[in-house]
Amino acid sequence: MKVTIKDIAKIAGVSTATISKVLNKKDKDISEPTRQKILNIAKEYNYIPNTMARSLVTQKTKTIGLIIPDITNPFFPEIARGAEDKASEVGYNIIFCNTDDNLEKEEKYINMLMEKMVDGIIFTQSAKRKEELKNLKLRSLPIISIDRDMKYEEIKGKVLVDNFKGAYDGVKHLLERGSRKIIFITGALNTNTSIERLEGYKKALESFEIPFDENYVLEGKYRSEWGFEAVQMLFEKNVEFDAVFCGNDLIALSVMKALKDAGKSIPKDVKVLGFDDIYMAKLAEPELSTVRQPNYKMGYKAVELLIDIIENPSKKDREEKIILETELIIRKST
Amino acid sequence: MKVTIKDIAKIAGVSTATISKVLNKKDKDISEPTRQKILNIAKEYNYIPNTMARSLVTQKTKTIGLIIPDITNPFFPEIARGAEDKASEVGYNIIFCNTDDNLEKEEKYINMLMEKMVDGIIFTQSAKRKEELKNLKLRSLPIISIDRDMKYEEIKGKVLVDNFKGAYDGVKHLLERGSRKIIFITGALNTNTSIERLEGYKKALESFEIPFDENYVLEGKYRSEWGFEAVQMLFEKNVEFDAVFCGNDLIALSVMKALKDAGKSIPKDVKVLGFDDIYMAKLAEPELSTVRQPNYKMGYKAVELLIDIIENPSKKDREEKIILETELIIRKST
DNA sequence: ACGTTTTAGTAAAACGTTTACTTAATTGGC
DNA sequence: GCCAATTAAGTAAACGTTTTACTAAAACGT
Repeated sequence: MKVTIKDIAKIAGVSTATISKVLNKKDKDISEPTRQKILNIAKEYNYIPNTMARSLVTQKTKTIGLIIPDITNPFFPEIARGAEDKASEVGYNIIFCNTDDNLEKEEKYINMLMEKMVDGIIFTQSAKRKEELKNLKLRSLPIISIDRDMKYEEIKGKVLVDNFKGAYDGVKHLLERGSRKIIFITGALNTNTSIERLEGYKKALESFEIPFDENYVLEGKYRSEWGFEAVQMLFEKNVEFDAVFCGNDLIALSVMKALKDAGKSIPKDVKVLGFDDIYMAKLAEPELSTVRQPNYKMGYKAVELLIDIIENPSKKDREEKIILETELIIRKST
Repeated sequence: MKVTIKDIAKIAGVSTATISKVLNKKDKDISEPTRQKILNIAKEYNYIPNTMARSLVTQKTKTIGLIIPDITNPFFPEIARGAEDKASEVGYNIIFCNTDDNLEKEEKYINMLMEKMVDGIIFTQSAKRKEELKNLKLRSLPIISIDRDMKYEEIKGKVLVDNFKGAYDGVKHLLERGSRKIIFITGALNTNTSIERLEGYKKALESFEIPFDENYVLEGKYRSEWGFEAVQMLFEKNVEFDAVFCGNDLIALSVMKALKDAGKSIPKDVKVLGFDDIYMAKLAEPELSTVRQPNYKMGYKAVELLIDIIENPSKKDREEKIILETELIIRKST
């Protein structure tokens, strides 16, 4: 038995316009008695506004889309949580979508979200995408890119992490602890993110006047299997090394396991440094030192920026590119 | 430049009704030429239907709410992913909400979701809730409870895990490997979930004619700190034991760490068995044996059931309580 | 008492669809 | 040729709000 604004109007003996004004606090020209009466009736009859109807006229849904590759990847839950927290703080909801880095799914979801008339989208785009998104000009929707840099014109804002500095700080820390032969086991070098980390690694070596050796860089995938394989390769090729800087914690965790299986002591024989600071990092044995990415904050800030754009579209002096700092977390593995 | 059904109608020289019929494939009484014409125009002008308008009349949003305590808890991403996969398979979207097991947030979100007119809700309710949800009768919404059992009348379906059998199988496995003094380190015993696991533990002992000793059951929280503390307590009290069955993997991981720190060899001196099979389990040292919960499947099945209820509300012979089996994963810690 | 402001509210259009009901045109049977 | 049946499409109400332009009544100043 749903009760509408019309029912309330009939009961209160006023027009629907009056109800609407009171309920939306646009009550400058409503007398206090009627205001109270309406409020009471609304409460008594458990009135729940119908957002569909409202959105149809206001053209705002107070809903935003969150498109990520995979919530199951431990990198993303914190982002999602930060995003949801900020959204619900200001009365927005989040529709979440997993693309598996698949371009077709990305476009399918963007279309779905457009049909649902979301007010904006937070988007971690696949590294595979080489061209602009199609269909995006149809309804102009603010899109914030997160984590991965994108250069397309549809993007209204970006929230990124200073990967260069993060990697630089991390590798510098290894150097300061005495390591000199530092392997870099990275995921695919097809994103700005990864490339910046590589640059940070190089820069740190440079600052210690250690020549860069490209045999020390192993490129694979951002998955734990790659950590095992990479260590395997190092042993097979008899590469000497005293530290490993990993592209992410998933790799680092399996690298540690592989090293321990091979009888190496961490950090005595080899130091291991990760990137991300996923929750398992502190449960590892030894606890993993890592470069923490401010994921929660990234999600939070992205939604903050997006909603600012949605609600103040004409504002001019906005920071459209937010770069967050990483934090070096020193535990027991370095 | 958004184009509506009216625009298409004008261009095609037919009524909006015709457009609607064609676009929704209710085209039994539409001639093939007009059908084609409309389809072409719609494509050419990049027509995107407005779901708000549609939902307003159909009273369906093709959106469902997912209410969980915290996506950051490693237990939930798989559920969320399973839910989202099934939903998008059949053209639904998911709005996700984190309650932190907070009763007020739960009700706030339920109201939000009602305003958004979601078609149904998947809900992992706080263990703290002792009374029915308020406000729920206003709009009658199908709700599926997941993971935790609930007995309230609003609940239209349940997807649960057979915790009793899971625990029973796990403990039986420990017994078969020769353990006789098996500690049970559990989280709070305030949910059916936990209680059933305790029952499974007891039953397994019974089947081996081992008397139940309540000093062997340590109740705390489902967090890793509790694992350390519990092991600490065991040592302080000089309790003899040869195996530990843990309420979840988070506890198991820290238990292993504490035992190793104390010089115990796993599984030789003490066997350790977890529950859940989180990602980290197979990266632990030694790899953790555990009772896997089918989380992805749980999310998937819950949405499947919910959508069935939404789309066939009068169907009678429906399985309203789905109980999924756990799977014993034997690795190196037992 | 009269015109002017202010106050408190209303009427109705608009948002973009879907759908039950009609209607007009065509076909076919005899 | 006429009526019934079929085919193809149109009409208009409905969904539940918000919002703009408008008005009636009250208050005010002189």
